[in-house]
Amino acid sequence: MIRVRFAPSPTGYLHVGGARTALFNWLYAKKTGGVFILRIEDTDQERSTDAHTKVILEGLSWLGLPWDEGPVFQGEAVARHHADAERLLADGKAYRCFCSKEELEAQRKASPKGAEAFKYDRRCDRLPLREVEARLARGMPFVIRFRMPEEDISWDDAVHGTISFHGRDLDDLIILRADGTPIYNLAVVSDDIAMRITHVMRGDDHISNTPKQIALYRALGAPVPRFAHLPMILGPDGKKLSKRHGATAVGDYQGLGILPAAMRNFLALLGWSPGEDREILTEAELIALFSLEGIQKKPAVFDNTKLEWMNGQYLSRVAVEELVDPVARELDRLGVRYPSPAVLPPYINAVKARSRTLLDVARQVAIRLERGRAQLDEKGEALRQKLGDGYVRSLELAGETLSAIPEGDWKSERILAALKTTVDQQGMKLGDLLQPIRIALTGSTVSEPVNELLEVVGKAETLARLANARPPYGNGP
RNA sequence: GCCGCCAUCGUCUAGAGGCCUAGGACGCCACCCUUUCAAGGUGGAGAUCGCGGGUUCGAAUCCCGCUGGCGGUACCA
Repeated sequence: MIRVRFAPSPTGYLHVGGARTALFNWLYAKKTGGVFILRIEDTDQERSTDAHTKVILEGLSWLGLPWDEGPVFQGEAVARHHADAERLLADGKAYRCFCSKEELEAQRKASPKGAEAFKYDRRCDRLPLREVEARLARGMPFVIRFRMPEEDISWDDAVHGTISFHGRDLDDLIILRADGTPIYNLAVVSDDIAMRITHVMRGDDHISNTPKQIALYRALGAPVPRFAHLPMILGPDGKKLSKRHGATAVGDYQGLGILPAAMRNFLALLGWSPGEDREILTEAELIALFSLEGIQKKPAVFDNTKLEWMNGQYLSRVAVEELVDPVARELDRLGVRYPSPAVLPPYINAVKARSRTLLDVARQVAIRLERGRAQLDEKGEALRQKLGDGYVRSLELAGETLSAIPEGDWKSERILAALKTTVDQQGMKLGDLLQPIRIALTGSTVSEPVNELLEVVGKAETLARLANARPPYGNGP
């Protein structure tokens, strides 16, 4: 039985890199009929917070990555971490180190090869037993260090192939702090053994931890799991994705109006490819096609534009009903008033195919719902300027034409017919009349067909906006 | 510095010796569709496959070297 885990530390929000790691683990578990476990690595008490844990859990839920076991908190297993360290000590595979942080710092500075190349010289490992006992009796604080084996360590990484390190390059790592709490590398190994994890899928940045952990597995007499090191996700500048690149937390994308399914699809394609030229994949397809072999070695740049394109694809395919609640939430956030969510579907239908995010949808729905004059966007303003007097004339013409339509006949076909008639009489092109109406009503050069727009907005409001859009706002004196 | 990882259009990628005068997608441009805008369709620009050596009849694909980028080098995770 394959058992995988996602093990974030609650020292920050759930970032897209972490989300991608979670997704791959989840996909692999689903694919193989295995178990996906969530473990919160909170051994760094200084930086871990419950608030972060909550955000991570919510992020995974939003993304649609339910875990089969957990969340288990690493902090609750310190007794076992401690016991494992003691066992290593008893087996002579680890030793007590009495060097304080300050002494270590001094040793580092005094290192002939420079602080950068410093490697602990094992001086405490050479302490006579009598001296160790004396220090213990005095209550001198100590950490437990793992004695790193000298031999080379290598493993067959599922994405990189064989990776090997020389044991002699590795330092004797501290596994238990002076206060008795475990250090990451011990805690991870101890937990992965206890949880019977078979496959460890995590970021590339852990490659250099892997030989240390393998040494720990061996010392603890446990089978070594299979490792798969996933490539990093980079910002547009080629540097590791971080806050300064803007939105990087999963919650940010939720706030931007990205659909979970689109996010999941996009993330799946960052560093993995199904091998054919497939892009839009359902959850079932993702699971069916997923494989460790398809994972990329090189890091990937996170492209917001493509994410938005993909979200647009999902938006135009998804049923309106599924959009009502999310759009209602966005409208509430924007402070837009509407009678009830039940009135929303026609508005959403009118704009969803033209939108890239839920926020776009909400904004456009808002324009159709709200009374008054629309704020022109950049393109709308540019067009109005270009049209000059023609803009005002068109709006007047439109106003006259439309006011002649009886309230009961206010249907898109009837509206179009009336508009066409006017255009023919005036010898204009239809676009000359429609585009001004569009920007007067929506402020934008992009909308559903104008006649449909008018039907949705309603006769009274249409006429009001047409009137509102005329001078004194014109560019004349 | 030392250790390790990586290297195909601007970006995401296909490619596991001949199918590659390198394919798809995003973005960009043009055209078509459309009463207008998106969406959609068609086409275009865009990669001397980081560089240099090998191996081979033949290399983006295998080997070596170089360069560049990234990661690690904590009583952080």
